[in-house]
Amino acid sequence: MNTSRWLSENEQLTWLSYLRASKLLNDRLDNDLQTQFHISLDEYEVLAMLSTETHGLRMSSLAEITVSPKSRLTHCVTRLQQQGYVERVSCPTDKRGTFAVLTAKGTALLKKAAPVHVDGVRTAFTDQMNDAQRRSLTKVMGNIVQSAETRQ
Amino acid sequence: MNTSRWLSENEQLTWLSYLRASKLLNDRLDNDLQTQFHISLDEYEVLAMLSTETHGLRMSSLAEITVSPKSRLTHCVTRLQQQGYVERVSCPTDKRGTFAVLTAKGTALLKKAAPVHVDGVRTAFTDQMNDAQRRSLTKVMGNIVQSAETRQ
DNA sequence: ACCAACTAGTTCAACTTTCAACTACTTATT
DNA sequence: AATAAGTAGTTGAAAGTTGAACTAGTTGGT
Repeated sequence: MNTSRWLSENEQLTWLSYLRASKLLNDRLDNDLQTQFHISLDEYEVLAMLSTETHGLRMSSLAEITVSPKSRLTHCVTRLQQQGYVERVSCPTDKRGTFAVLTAKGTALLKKAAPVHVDGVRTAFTDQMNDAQRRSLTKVMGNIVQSAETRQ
Repeated sequence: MNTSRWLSENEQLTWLSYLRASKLLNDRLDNDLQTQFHISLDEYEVLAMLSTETHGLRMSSLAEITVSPKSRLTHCVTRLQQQGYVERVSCPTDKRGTFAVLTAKGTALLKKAAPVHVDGVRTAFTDQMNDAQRRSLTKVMGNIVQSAETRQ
């Protein structure tokens, strides 16, 4: 495993640019939501995922989708629940299971927060590339996801 | 600001792929270092940055380079110092200033950890794109950094 | 030389994350 | 039908992060 192929100067530049960009991007989007709506980007992502599912999502699915360890998701959903944005509904067919479901209040928050968030993604991310670059990025990020998930 | 230009399905796919990839990538690289060397990716980055500077770096420069709020960096350097990887040296020309400097023990750790880390970056990141894609990614990430830093 | 405004870095307390231990339920095996 | 192994989710305590308040030193204007 330790064949230690080093990175070329160009490869290093790519990695460092990516690393810096990803931190700045995350900070910016998190700040936008935090200051305007008092929720974190992670919490927003949970709400956004739930918004497409009428009956909510299982905690385990949410954890998988958002790439969070389950205990983090538990705490996150608990916070959202305490603020009234989400409800827990126990699964009728599997008594171990719990669904997180968006409440009316959660839907209302999302309706306000989504345009701000989308505008942030547009400005800070999508607008920074042309169409060919966007397609290339999609392919590369897909490869990275696949490779990480199959641990090849 | 709320012109609310929505994202197209393709743009959404790009964003979601990026988001997932960045989380998986971070988790993987962090885990590698955590399990094998008991340091986090953030701590590694600090050590790596210090390794290129014989006289160390000012806390404020380190915070800027690693995109951390200053209090996080303070805690991070304190942890590294407690483990003996880093020393604090007060700046002679500006008595407010503090340099963080790599110790011999820190250099030794880095010598062991770097190949593992680089191998992770290679496998999970660099190997997932060809040369044209890499150049495109560098450009795009550069744009994102610039845009975020100028808050245009 | 003085004082206000600024900068560097740390500290503190509240909050978030982590991982292992735990409860409760389900599935497979015999 | 009993039991072992596996899965879903929560809990709890330790560790890490945050931003505001703080200390100490520097700079610029008068």
